[in-house]
Amino acid sequence: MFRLSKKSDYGLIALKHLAQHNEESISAREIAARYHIPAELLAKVLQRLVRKGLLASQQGINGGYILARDPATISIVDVVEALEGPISITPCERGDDCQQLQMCSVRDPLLKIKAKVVRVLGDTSIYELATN
Amino acid sequence: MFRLSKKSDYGLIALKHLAQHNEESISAREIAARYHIPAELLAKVLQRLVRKGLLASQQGINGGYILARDPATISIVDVVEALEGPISITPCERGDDCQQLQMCSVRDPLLKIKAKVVRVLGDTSIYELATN
DNA sequence: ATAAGTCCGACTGAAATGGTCGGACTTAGT
DNA sequence: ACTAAGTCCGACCATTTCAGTCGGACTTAT
Repeated sequence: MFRLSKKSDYGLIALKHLAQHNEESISAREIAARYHIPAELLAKVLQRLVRKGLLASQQGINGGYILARDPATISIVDVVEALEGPISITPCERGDDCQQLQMCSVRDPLLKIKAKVVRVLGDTSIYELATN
Repeated sequence: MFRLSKKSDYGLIALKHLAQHNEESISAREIAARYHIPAELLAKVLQRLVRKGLLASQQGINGGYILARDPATISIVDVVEALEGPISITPCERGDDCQQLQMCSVRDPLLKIKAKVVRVLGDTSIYELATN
């Protein structure tokens, strides 16, 4: 519950590492070895971050990944949403019509709470992760 | 991601309903019908809340559930933790030794964020849910 | 031109969740 | 005191989601 998936975990680790070694291209294999992460899985995570515009990839023999934006402008929410889709507190939010909507008596309060949580996650950037 | 399970959702709905109809015993079946929730599933949720001391159950022909504590003293965190165990942001927290601990470069920052999230969830009580 | 090394998308296995079923208990009425 | 209705309660099964794996396509330095 409320546990972020390993995909997000791995993504944050990689982004932090890239932020600390900025301006140089680092391969997925290298990061994976450094943190004992399955290489192919990390590659899949990173390629998804590329598609979402957070990373840039360089193919070829000395290729790798590099940050596409200033780490100070990348928040944890950005990473999580890129890897797992929009974050939703309530099950109802996902297009399901909520099984007769079950009167949704708790929907509105939970949406407010979600907003607060998102704000908390948005307050921390990759830059802060890398320097603190 | 960050989605609370239906168990928690149902639990919150039921507690809110019980808080709004305080001092009277209400059966799981009745609440389930009111909000279109599978009756047996809701019963399982409620019985778990009983075991955790949030509700009191009354068996017999006119039995049902009733709040065991002042709704103002029950926060959303209490409900969620009662139904899904301690909330953990990082996968590492759960006793697993984190696969060589993967240097856990993001562990500490995430723990701080978790604390903030818990505070947000703890700020809202069932009483507020029922009155607002 | 070749080959090493990388990124990339699709497939498989495992865990957690949602949901269901039958049993045990308690209580009101006769 | 007995009966029967109605409730709580714990164990079981199906489904979805997630973690992880494998093979292919591309790019680049030699």
